[in-house]
Amino acid sequence: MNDVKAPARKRLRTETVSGIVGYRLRRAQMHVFQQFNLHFAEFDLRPAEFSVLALIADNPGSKQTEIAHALGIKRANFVALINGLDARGLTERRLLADDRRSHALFLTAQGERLMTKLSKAQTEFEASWIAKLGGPEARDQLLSLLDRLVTKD
Amino acid sequence: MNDVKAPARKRLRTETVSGIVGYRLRRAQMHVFQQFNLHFAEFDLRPAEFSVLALIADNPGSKQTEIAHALGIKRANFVALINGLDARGLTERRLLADDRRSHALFLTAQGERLMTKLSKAQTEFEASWIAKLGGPEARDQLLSLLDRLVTKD
DNA sequence: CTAGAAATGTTCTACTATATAACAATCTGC
DNA sequence: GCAGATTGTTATATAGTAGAACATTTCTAG
Repeated sequence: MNDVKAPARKRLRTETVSGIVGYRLRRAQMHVFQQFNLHFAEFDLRPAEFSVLALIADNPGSKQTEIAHALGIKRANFVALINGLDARGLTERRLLADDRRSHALFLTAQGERLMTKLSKAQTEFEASWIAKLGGPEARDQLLSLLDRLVTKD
Repeated sequence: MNDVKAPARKRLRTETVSGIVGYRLRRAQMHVFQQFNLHFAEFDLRPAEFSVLALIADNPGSKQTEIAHALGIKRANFVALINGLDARGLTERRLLADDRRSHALFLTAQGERLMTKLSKAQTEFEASWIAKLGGPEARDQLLSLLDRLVTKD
């Protein structure tokens, strides 16, 4: 009756990899991103695109290099990303008078409207993880531990 | 005297992305993997390759599909991975008498020797993260929280 | 026992993400 | 004014992931 689809595989010993912080981080991150893509399917938006929109919303007028740097993205790779958002009418580049090299980034009116919906969806999405973790304190605890991994020395 | 190399960028507001579990996981995982590549540079080994060797060491004779599945890798993508390890003389595929479709995976003698060194390096590497996290309890706490993210309901 | 279904390893293809190098235009400091 | 740095950009290379399809082999239901 059961195992109609499951290949009924042998259970492997995973004690070595399971004890590795990097491995566990990787698996968790992959899973959360997959769920993100499911949850945000209607918006056709990748995690990186969401983060760009959120960062521009919080910092209108920032330069491409600034946004890319804050997200840990090489500015060369950021170009295609912002081009895509521009082409969808969500963001726009304005030329600065005082520095004609750089582009100031802004959300368009459409981008602002989308961001409103995205924030709502994101709050729901985040709530599902908080529930899984066991409450807001557990979430804060996780973020705090993750922060220690990234902070230098 | 300072800021000889740093571009002295404006500090951006990151409150939105910073509150997102997936974003923080991603950043932490990227950082840990980068450090892994530095720490294991002498072995010319990527994280995925390490995990394959470790899983074969813990489960000699497993089939490709089993290892791939345990690691969350599609079996199609596992082929190039195991080919590389085979070509380096670290692993070998043996044909099974009772199922001529599947290949049983083993470490070679050379693979075993390398694994001994890798285990040592991994223990050091892991110790550095435990130190950053604030001790073994903090590490266990992190792994436990990560586990809750991945476990279904 | 045999025909259809499933599993296994494999190849191919496509897409995303990342990294580095190079370049033109522009700005800054001396 | 000039050397050097910054900005955005293009091009290129490399991983990692995903899906479809295929031949071979095994399993299973009737």
